[in-house]
Amino acid sequence: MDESRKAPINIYDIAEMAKVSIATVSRVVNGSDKVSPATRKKVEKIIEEVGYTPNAFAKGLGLNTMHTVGILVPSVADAFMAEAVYHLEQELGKYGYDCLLGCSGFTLENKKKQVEVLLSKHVDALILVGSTYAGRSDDRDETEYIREAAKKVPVFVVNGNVKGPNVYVTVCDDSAAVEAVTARLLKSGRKNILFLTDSRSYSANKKRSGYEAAFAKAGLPLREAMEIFVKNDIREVREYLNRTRPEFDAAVATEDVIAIGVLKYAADVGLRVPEDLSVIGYNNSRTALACEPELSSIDNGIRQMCLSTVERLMELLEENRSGAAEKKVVVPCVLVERGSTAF
Amino acid sequence: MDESRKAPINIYDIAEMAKVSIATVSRVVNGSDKVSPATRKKVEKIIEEVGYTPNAFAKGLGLNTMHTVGILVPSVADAFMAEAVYHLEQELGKYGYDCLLGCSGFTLENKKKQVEVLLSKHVDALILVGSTYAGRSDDRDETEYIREAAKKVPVFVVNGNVKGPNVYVTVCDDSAAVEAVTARLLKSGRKNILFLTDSRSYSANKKRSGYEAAFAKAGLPLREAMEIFVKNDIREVREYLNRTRPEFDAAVATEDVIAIGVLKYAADVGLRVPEDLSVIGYNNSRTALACEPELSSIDNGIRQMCLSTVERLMELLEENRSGAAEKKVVVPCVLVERGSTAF
DNA sequence: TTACTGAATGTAAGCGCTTAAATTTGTCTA
DNA sequence: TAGACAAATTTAAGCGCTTACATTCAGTAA
Repeated sequence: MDESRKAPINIYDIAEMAKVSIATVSRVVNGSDKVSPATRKKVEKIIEEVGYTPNAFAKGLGLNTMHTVGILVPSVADAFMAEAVYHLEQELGKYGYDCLLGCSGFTLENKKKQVEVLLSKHVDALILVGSTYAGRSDDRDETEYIREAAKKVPVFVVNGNVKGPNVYVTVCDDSAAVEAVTARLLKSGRKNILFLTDSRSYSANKKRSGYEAAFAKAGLPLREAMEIFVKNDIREVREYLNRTRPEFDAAVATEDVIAIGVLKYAADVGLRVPEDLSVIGYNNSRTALACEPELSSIDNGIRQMCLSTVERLMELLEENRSGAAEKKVVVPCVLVERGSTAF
Repeated sequence: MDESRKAPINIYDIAEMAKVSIATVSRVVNGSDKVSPATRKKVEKIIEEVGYTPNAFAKGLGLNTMHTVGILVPSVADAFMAEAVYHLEQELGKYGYDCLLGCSGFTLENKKKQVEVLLSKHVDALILVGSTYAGRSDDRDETEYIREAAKKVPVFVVNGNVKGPNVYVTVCDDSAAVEAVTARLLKSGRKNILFLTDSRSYSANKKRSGYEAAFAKAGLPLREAMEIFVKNDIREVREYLNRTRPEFDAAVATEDVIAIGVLKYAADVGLRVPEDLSVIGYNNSRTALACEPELSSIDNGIRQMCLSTVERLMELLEENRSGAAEKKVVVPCVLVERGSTAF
């Protein structure tokens, strides 16, 4: 029993021990109904005894699927993406699918490479998380490789924007959420609303467009230098603000961490939150509860995005009728109000 | 070109187009040196043109490896584990290995099941993250299934404690770190040091033993009710303390989030941090920078643990000499001092 | 009894790749 | 120019499984 490591038991071994054919063993393993109860029991007993596990490669070769989907994220160290991976894994597991995880980093080259890697493992589908997988407004189109991958397997993009055959997207209504929030701030008398962001990704652009729309609809002009680019880092934001000292009475950030940087700055210069300054973050991450005061944050519905993604993926894979799943689903974002805002 | 989805090109197709045998194609694909440059170029050109990707199943069947290692964590939604997964993925990628991710949840049953799943995919090795994969002191032995898995592939445990053939562990020196920190607190005059934890895991036990050792070595008695069990949740900790109002002038927590709960409580009751109260967290997560004041936290060297794990794993897999890798590696933990402590 | 069913089981042909062994080709020497 | 040797290439035997098709064998109806 100690040598079992060097004894790869296969279907022939089981067949021999049970004195049946490999076909019968295969049927037992796969739960076919064309096996008599007696035979089934006999075979199952032996499988149990010797601890036989079918070889996944051979199985995959025959069926050309391993019930595995590839998940690609820029980085699981990011809270938002970690949560996405978590939900995706949970959901896929319910359907008996496993996930091959790839962290691509943020460069196009690496993303392409990782897609190749996952495809070469014959995943049944690909899920790309994060808008960095989509095009950026200020760049050339960087989504071609995604369409290329979609020629081989269905590709699902979570919170990103890609169009093409066999490409399915799930996004949240960032724009509407930011617009609503900004409108509320304006209505409550805040006029100098800072918009802080760390990227020009698809998602960030949606957020900004919501921000601008609110001003437009209120008939107010956008103050210059209202949009500030910062790194997604509490300390950097804090330093930046301490250095530049912009005048503002509200801030909408595209990441919780950025918003917390604002909170830190407020403490530095004696601005009271929320009396003098309303601050709103994004993603409703756990960190939003750690700061003082607790951060109001827009929940982008990542869970719901993931659920929808997997659900549609299964429509495709299981029912095997491509075109069955909705190409694009939009889930709503909602503001979770906490201590950092007063409208 | 649009129909390529339904045209699985295989090695025979390439061989035919290039007018060579499949063996030659195989050699080209795998970079064997036994191919003339001319032939290689010719074959590569065709592969490039038609976009051929070898079938991973077939390859796996032949080689019985897919250069994939299974990573099991209770939950990637947890910051600590997400970071572990991140580092593991990065490192494994450098060696050309990919990871199959499984989130097992926290029940023994699920963990067993997930191990089965990963094994059935014929991963080359298994990495279990988190001490919940190890035994608990107050429970029956829950590690048998790990040894069982180790009969099939090498198992690496990160931050957990399992003994057995073919099982390799990487831990951090929690005990020493907590002891050092507690000793410093005692030396600086703090006498009522609370120890807050959310579990009795292997790791939590190590931390507590360090805490107790510091008292012992200082010749001080452990106050009763000094060890408090709470949930790993800011609000719960805060509520708990507000309800019970223990008297203390320092707190050592086994998770940053717990420590932040203490910080919140301190603000509630007007305790000044760090003047009246020193607070120390664990894991040095990003959230430690979000709270006010910033949280001093013990960095458990997760990155280093992951690096060591992968390095040893590769010694085993690549050089194919089992027994070559160190069975147990201990990496040091260091306190990262921030605003929540004054010694 | 015979022919006919249908359920249970077995047979054997792949699936696409790797690789040891066999064969062909090419080069060089005597 | 044959012979010897090395390099390049092909042949063919698996790897472990699925599954269409073939076979066996009760039980049933005529």
